[in-house]
Amino acid sequence: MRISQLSAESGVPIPTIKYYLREGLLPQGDQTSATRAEYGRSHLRRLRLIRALLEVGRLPVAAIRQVIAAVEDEQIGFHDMLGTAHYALATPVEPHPDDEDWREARELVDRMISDLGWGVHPAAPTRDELAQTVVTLKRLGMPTSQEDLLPYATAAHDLVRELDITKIPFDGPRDVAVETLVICEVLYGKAFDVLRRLAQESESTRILDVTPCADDDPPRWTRP
Amino acid sequence: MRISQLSAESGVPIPTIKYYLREGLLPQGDQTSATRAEYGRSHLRRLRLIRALLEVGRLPVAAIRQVIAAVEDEQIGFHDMLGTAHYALATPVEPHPDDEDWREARELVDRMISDLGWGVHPAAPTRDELAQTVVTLKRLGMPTSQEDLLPYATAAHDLVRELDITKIPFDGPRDVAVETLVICEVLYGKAFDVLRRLAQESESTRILDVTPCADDDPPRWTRP
DNA sequence: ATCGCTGGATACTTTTACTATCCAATCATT
DNA sequence: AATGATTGGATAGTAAAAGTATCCAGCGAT
Repeated sequence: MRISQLSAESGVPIPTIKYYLREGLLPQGDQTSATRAEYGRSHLRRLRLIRALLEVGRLPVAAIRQVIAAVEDEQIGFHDMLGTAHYALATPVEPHPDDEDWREARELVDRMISDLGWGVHPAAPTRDELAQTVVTLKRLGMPTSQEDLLPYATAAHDLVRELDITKIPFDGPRDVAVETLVICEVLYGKAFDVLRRLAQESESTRILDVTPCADDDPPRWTRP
Repeated sequence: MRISQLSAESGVPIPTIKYYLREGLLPQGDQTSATRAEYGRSHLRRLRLIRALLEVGRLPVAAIRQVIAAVEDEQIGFHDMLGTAHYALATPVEPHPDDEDWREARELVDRMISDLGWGVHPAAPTRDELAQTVVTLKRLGMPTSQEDLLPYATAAHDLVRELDITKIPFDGPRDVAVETLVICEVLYGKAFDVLRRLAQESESTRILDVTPCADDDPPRWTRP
C-alpha cells in the first residue's frame, strides 16, 4: 500500500500522515526505493488508533508518542510498558508539597489507595492528579473526604475488574495488549463520561418534574 | 477589592483577568470612576470556577462562556439553563447520518436510552457524542453492543442518583445550582476518570503478579 | 504635584496540530 | 525512451486557542 492509498483508506490527508511519520507516531514504511515505501495493514491500524486517541481521547500528540515509544522499546518489560502507557494518559500535574491543602489532599489519596489495598506505584503521577482534583474541589467550596470518594473508587474498581481488564489479552503480543489497554482506558473512559452526563440530564429532568420531550420537539438550544 | 488584589488572591495574572473580562467569563466590577472598579467575593469565586474548568476540566473558554451566559440570562428557565450547561460540556461532534456505521451506533444509543427509561432530550448532542465513541470503538476492532455498554450506564446512573444529584440545590438560587452541577460533572467526572486509571493499574499489577513496590522504590519512568 | 495604579484598547506571543510547497528520484505508461 | 504522476524528505507556513505585553490617559493617595 502506498501513502496515497493509506490516506484514502484512513481518511487522513497525506501531509498529516507525513507529519505523524516525522513525529514518530507512525513507523516508517518498508522502503523499496529512494522514493517509494510500502505501508501495510498495521499502519492503517496504527493510524486509526492515533486518530481515536486524538479526536475521542483528546490526547496530545506528545502523549501518544510516549505510549508508542514504550510499545516499541523491547527493553522495557511488559508491566513497565503498561505503566508507561498508563502514565502517558495522565494529565501532567506538578505537586506543591509546600502547600497545606495539597499535602492534605495527597495524604487523603494515599490513605484511600492503601485502605482499598490497591497495588499502585507509590510514585505514580496519577496520585498527584487525583490530589490536584481534590484540592480544586476544596477551593471551590466542596471539600471532599475519603468517604465521599470511596463510592466512586469502588464503582471504578468494579467496572475495571469485571469489564475492562477482561478485554486485555495479557498473554498475547505486547503491542496488542497495550493497544487494548489504551483503547479501554480512553474510549470506555469517554463512553462512561458521556453516560454520566446522560444520566445526569435524565435525573435532573426527573427531579424538576419536567415533561419529557416528544421525538419531534425542536431543540431548545443551539450551538454558538 | 481592586484588580491587583483579585489577581493576588486568585493567583491569576492581571492581563489574564482582563482577558476573561473581555471574553465575558468574568462580570465587570462595580465601576466607581473612569479608572477604578471594585471587585467582590463573587468575582474571586467565579475566577476559581473558571480556572477549575480550564485546568482540571480542560474545557475551552468558549464552552465556559456558554455556561455563564446561560446562568446570567434570566429569560431562560431553570431546566433549560441546566440543559445549556450540560450541552456546553459536551465535545462538539457532527453527525454523519449517511454513514452506515454511524446510523447503527446512533440507533444503539437511542435504543439503550429508551430501554433504560432515561429522560434525555431526543436532540441532545450527548447522544451523538456517545454514538461517535461507539463508531470509533468499532473501527478499532472492538465492536460494542448495548449489552457491553449497559453495565457502564447502570454504574453511571447509580453514581449520579446516589451522589452527584443529591449535592445540587435545586431549590436554591440558579447560579449556585448550575455552578454545583458543573462542578459535579466536571470535577467528579475527573476524579472518577483518575480513579478508573488507578484501579486499572492496580488490576494489571495483580494479574501480572508483580510484587508491589515499596514506598521508597524509585520510579521506573520519567516524564519527557 | 506627582507617582503609581487602573481600565480600556490593541498588538504580540506561544503552543499545538496540522498544511502547503518544493524538489529530485522513480515508477508506470505510452 | 519519453513523459507525467507519485513519492519521500525537507522546509516553511497556517489556524486556533489562550494567554501576555504594551501603551495611554485618568484618577487618587501621599
